[in-house]
Amino acid sequence: MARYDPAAIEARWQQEWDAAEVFKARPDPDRPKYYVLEMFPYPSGNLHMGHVRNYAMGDVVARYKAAQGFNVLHPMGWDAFGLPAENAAMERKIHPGSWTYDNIANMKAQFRSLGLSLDWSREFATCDPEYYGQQQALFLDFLEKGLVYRKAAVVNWDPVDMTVLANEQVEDGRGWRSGALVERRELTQWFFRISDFSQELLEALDGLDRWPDKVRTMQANWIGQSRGLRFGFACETPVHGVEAIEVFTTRPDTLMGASFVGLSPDHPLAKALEAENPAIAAFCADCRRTGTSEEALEKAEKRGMDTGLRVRHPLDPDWLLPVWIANFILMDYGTGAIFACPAHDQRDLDFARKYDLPVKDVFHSLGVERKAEKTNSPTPLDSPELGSDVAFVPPRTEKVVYVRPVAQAGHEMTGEQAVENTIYLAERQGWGTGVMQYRLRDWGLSRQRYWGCPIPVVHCDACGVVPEKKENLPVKLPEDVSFDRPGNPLDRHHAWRNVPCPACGAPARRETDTMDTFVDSSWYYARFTSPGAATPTDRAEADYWMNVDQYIGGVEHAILHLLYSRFFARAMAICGHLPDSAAEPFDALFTQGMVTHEIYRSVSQKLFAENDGTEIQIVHEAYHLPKDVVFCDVGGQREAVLRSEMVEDKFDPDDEQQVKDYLNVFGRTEIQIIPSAKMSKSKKNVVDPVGIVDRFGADTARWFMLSDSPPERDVEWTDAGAEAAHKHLARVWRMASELAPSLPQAGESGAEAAPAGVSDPALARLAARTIHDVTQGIEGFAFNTSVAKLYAFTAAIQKSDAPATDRAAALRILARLMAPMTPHLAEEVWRMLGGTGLLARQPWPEADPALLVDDTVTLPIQINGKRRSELTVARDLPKPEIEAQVLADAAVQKALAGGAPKKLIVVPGRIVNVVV
RNA sequence: GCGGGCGUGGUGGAAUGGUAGACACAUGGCACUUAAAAUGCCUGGGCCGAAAGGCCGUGCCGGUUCGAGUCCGGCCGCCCGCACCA
Repeated sequence: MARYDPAAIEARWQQEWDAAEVFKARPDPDRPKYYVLEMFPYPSGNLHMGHVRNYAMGDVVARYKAAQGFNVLHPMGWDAFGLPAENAAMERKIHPGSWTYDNIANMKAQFRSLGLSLDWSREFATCDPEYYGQQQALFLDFLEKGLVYRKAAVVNWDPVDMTVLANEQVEDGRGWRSGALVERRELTQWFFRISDFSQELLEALDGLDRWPDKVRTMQANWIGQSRGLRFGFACETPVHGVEAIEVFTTRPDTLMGASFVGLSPDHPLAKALEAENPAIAAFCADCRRTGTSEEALEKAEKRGMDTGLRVRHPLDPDWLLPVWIANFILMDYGTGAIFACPAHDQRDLDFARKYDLPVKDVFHSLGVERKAEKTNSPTPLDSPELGSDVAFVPPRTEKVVYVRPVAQAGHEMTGEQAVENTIYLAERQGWGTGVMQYRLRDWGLSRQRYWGCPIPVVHCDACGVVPEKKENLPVKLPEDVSFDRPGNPLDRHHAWRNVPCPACGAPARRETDTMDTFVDSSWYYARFTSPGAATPTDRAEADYWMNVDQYIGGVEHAILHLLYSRFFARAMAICGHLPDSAAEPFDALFTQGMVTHEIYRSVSQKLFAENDGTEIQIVHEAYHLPKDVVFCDVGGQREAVLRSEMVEDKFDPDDEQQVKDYLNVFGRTEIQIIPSAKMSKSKKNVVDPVGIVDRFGADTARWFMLSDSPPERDVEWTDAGAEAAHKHLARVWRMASELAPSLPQAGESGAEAAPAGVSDPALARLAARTIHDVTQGIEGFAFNTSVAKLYAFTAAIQKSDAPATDRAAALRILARLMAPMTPHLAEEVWRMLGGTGLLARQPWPEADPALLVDDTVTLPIQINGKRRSELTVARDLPKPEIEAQVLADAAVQKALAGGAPKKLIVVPGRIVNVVV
């Protein structure tokens, strides 16, 4: 008897699809287009399960939309620039380019085995000169439109390796290779003017109604619009020509509770003071030893130093406030200077307590104020001013009593109102301006690295910064570089670096910085519409294919990648490379969860006595590959044993009984099973898709990745689950192959064999219901529920005693519904059961609406909210008649005990609740 | 630290504010088989009960509602992001 043989089936159908060019996308004005895009992968060398899940989901959408008659564009490429290639080059002495292209070849072969409906003719890698050359053209266009500029910015500097470090290369303030303390260093770098678009990027989020709310919220918070007041604290005596310190505050209403003025260590005034005061210089230098990441700054211990300067309160010239430099004040936000009101800001309060600075309440809560009146106490007992270490920070919409207001005393109002009043007052009195401030900073794109897109400008002593001529693009990366010395190889490659100035022809130097890899991924979706164009895009193609109708990827890209792409689409539209209608490039977004796997960890602790007699403890953690472990149930508890240990003790790990015996003899093992952990090589819990495809076939891997867990949530890879998926697919195949011989052969009784519908009433109803539910599941990105319905349908077909032709018709519907998920098996079943042509070209089945409605409904009857009985009635029975029947129900009668119900709630078609 | 999300049986999960646990895994039982594999069928939250049935139950505490896994407030735990990882 033949068996389900995925290896043969999958290879055959992949060839047929290729030969027929089923997935090649061509513009067709007569058909609606649909552009499905999954975030392209970094070519690390191997596909992992996260990829399989991501691309399986995209493939469901692509194949489903194609079946619905859309002209589908479903491309794939490689996000191929970046640090790992340079790390590999350093470690293995190979060129980043050859490492990358080898990885791409490897991964592409793995991709192809999955049978995804991709148009490979559009493939490109961002490290292809054809791609990054067009990116350089974009850069020059942006430069011309004023969307790029240069300014100084800080980087992490490793003083030993003499190189700039990425944030991830900084561990606890030290360089990951050298271990040296990292310093902050200022360099002149290129920036995109994304902050000019802050308001627009924020407002346009409202229109992205097919994006997850969480992503829109995260982006809105990231852009961080806040209304506040900008004003100056006049210096008691001007220092270094500075007459006043400009601050920005979102809480001007707390001005009368001001305690001190704080400066960022990177503030110009702080720098000026540094030059003359060694103590300040030492303090600032110390602050600069933290990494540049916001996280590092926020987590660092809050520290400050009094500069000795004094400034005047804007509303009371006699009130002098001290000026401090504090490490938690960011130069990038607002003016790099703040005033602190400790009573109503926890961080300020902590700081004030630490350095013994004054704390004055500005407002109290209504309740506390009233309680204070009652107890005859002048101020509430538990306020920061009276010593509490908890700042009073009510929601801005809550009414409070102002005890130190900027304008009138004792007013009850919300923080919001008070802020607006203060801004109004400040503007009228001329000491401050109300402004809209954004947290979003300009996007620094310069990277001091080799493996990235060269920034196409030349530095000339006479002409300054000169853009490279477009006809000279691409500015290609030189091939002959080495990574045996620290620093950027482009810097020391004189032949590449020394070029004539494009403007005057005098000897000049190329820019040696390359672009952030986020630039590469900010417009690849546009390039896919015309990957061979001699300009960044071909407008006719872009106009036809844009926007991306469905974008799919991980939540980890919720902010940066997606925000940068939104900026790029706008910038490209300004330069004419995209239509204005593509300013929001992704109509719908879906963020899928991770694939996780158990970790098997053993921890051994050993005590050693050193020579001098002191004992030290060594804790040794080891992780074990799934294949090195066997499992056994011990009293309902799943236990893991190392195979090697069993073998050592002369037990056979492949014999279930011996595993039990072993556990009985040796008791519990040291191996901990940690579930649902993110896959990582160091934890040895990575499942290799190649092995799974070899063992079970691509359809099984795809089916399992789509079943069980909701797509937006993490899914745990388990062998048992994969085996179950495989068993199910084998069952479908077996049902089809057993049924096939009993069907009239094509040509025998006409070509009628295939199209015949399901005539068995029960099976026909279920088929219609399944079509409806599976379609709903796919539309709503609930593939796991679609899969559940398909399981149920399969079981029903198997149990059905309807004639073979009916069951075959039902199976053909099953195949069509499974086609987006398990395309190879679906084609095979379709062909076995007399389907004509490629299933990949068949339209999506439609449910007969008449079969979807039932004549009767069963209503659960609740008594006081608990289900006690049920009632089956005609679907459209009027409410009064339902009520009558409910009251006649035995359980209801019993509960009422002769009385009348307090309330009777009838939700037609849903439920009945009797309140007694 | 800040921002966002998630939390339901032994496990993954299902459930427009309306019968909590669909579907699947694991477990246990049965059938087929010389045996095994494969396959099929049944069971499947906890407690009490012979059963009928009852009580409890969606991380914890409280609230809104005829009715809360779902909505609101407060906690706890885990995950993601924090601008030079991609």
